[in-house]
Amino acid sequence: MFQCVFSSGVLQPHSTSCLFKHLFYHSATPASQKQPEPIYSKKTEIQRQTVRAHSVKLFVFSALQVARQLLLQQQQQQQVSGLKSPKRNDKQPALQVPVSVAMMTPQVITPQQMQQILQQQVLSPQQLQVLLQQQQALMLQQQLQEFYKKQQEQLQLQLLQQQHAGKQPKEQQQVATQQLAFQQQLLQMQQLQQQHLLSLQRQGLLTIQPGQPALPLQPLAQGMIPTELQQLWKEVTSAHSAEESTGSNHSSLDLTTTCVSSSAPSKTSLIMNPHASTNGQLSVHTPKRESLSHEEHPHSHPLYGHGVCKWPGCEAVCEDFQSFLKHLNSEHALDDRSTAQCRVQMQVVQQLELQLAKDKERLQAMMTHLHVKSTEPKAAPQPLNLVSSVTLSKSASEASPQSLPHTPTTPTAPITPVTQGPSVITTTSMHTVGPIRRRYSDKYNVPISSADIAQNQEFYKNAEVRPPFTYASLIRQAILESPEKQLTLNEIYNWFTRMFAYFRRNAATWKNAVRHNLSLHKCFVRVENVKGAVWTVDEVEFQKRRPQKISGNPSLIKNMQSSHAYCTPLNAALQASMAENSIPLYTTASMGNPTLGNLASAIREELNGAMEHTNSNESDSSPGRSPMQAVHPVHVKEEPLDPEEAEGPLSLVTTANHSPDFDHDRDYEDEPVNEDME
DNA sequence: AGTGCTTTAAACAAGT
DNA sequence: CACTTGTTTAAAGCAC
Repeated sequence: MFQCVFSSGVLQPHSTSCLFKHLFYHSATPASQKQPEPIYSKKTEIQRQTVRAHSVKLFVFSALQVARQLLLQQQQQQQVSGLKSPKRNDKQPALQVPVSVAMMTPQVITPQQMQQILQQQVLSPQQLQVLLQQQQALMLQQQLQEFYKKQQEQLQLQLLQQQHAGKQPKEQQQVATQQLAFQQQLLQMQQLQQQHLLSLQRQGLLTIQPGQPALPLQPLAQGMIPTELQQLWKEVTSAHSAEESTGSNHSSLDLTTTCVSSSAPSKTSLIMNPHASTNGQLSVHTPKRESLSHEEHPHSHPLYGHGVCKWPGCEAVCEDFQSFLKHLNSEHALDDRSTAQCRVQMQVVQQLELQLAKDKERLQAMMTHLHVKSTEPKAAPQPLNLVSSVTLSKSASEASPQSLPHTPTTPTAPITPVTQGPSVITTTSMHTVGPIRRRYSDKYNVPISSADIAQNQEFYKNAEVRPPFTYASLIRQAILESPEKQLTLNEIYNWFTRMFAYFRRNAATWKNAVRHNLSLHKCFVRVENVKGAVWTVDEVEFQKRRPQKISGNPSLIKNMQSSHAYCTPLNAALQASMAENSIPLYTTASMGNPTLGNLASAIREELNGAMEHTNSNESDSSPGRSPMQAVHPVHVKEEPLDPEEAEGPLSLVTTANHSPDFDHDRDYEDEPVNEDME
């Protein structure tokens, strides 16, 4: 049912990190547009990093856009007096807070370019992390600049109010001086904010998660239609906008902004310039638009509700709106205290913004997960199939137009139900894939962990992206996933096509490669069976292959090894957590959800502890074990992945700790391979 | 530079 | 005869 593109000119470019793959999941180009042999073509590092930087930017941008609504609401609480001022001045340009030009001129590339680079292999997690942080900081600062602009305008309006109150022309100069001082104050606030951001970055708090959590944002930006975005947005923001009368207005507008920005290189310019004429909806963020919205509701004010002033820390009772305005102008005029409170509020907004972005990622990850399941034709027999009740966008399936051709002619169509125990999730079935293709990863020192694959299994199932694993690793994985640790050649074929959309093409090529690998590698042992021959894996031989060099950050090595192919017996949850843990800098653990970091640490400890007991735990309890295991027992030895750096307990070797959860693979093993795609 | 790994291609044989 | 399965050789690219 799947096709492979291993050979000839239709070679699908190799995937880069899973994060980026998911970013462009929905924009996968058809095979006809694939560029010839990009896998081995060496692009300059500069080009790679440049484009990936923008991929990250797009990613971060999506999160920030999602957070905008909350930010706006918080802003409105800070717009104390300016909004109601009957007089608006036109002298604002003179008072503009200068912003860094460098921050506002990010490079721009096309989505095609981004995808092209994405399909190249790879940036090390360290590099990705640096880029992520850089780009996130960039986007955050852009948001901040926009925010400060508004804040500045509002404060200017405050000034004008005061200026208007004391009308003596003689005081004009004094007010001007005051404005200058206030401008300086704004600058100072901006600097404080940026310092805060940098501080957060240094602490690793302003990072985002790789892998699965990161994926969802791309569909948000590219794969969903505006209505879906709106619906999603409403769900997310409904709690926050309950008391916001203008919430729906902002909602739709922000969503529009998101869509525009996600699909056009000009997104940054739009963001940087809220007054941009290219999209009038962006003007929602201008003071004019906001003031209009309030004029439509003359007695609604973000700082006034239920007869109480909602200025932070105030709660003064105001019998009516007029008294509230009076109170506002008297008690919350422009002074040091109000400025400080405003500053604090901005901090709050910042935190909420980040938290929202994070929660948004999580939500999208959940939605993406459920959605992919829903579009997976094979989902029915899978356990824990939650999709039946969840209907989301169809963007995921569109990533692979020729996805998973059904095989109605198959007499043994997927009927076998999951037989043993409650399953985790399908990601478990990929957690021991094996070494990745070094040529794409060693260059950047840190290979893509099998946990990455696990998290992106659905991605590979639907997107025609070549998995970054060798044939040998994949064959081994297929065999080990089988209940009896043995597969016929045809079953191996089916596993390939089932698990990877990439192998829906050029079956002759990759099947030949599979056969070649089976014969070539001593780790694959052919065993005569009653009904023919099956292939098994000799783990000792498999481990004898030249170990993969894992260099770079020593702190990553342990985790990399833990999540690496040689460390099979981890459950899916652990694997998924390891993905985060493998690249700790990616996590947002401390940002409003400290339990994540603790969880990661706990998992790490648990993993290490499990490792230490592995030698005595070699005999797994797989119920589906076959007599073949006696012929080819599972081997456990202490051969490090990397003799130079591997540590004893961590170097445990794959065991046949095969989870019964994998049994659903058997559902399709008798399925004939549909190769009509060739 | 040598070596090993991997991929791809191809030829060939044996069995179905 | 066509197809599948399995083996083997060769070449090329890449990484160590």
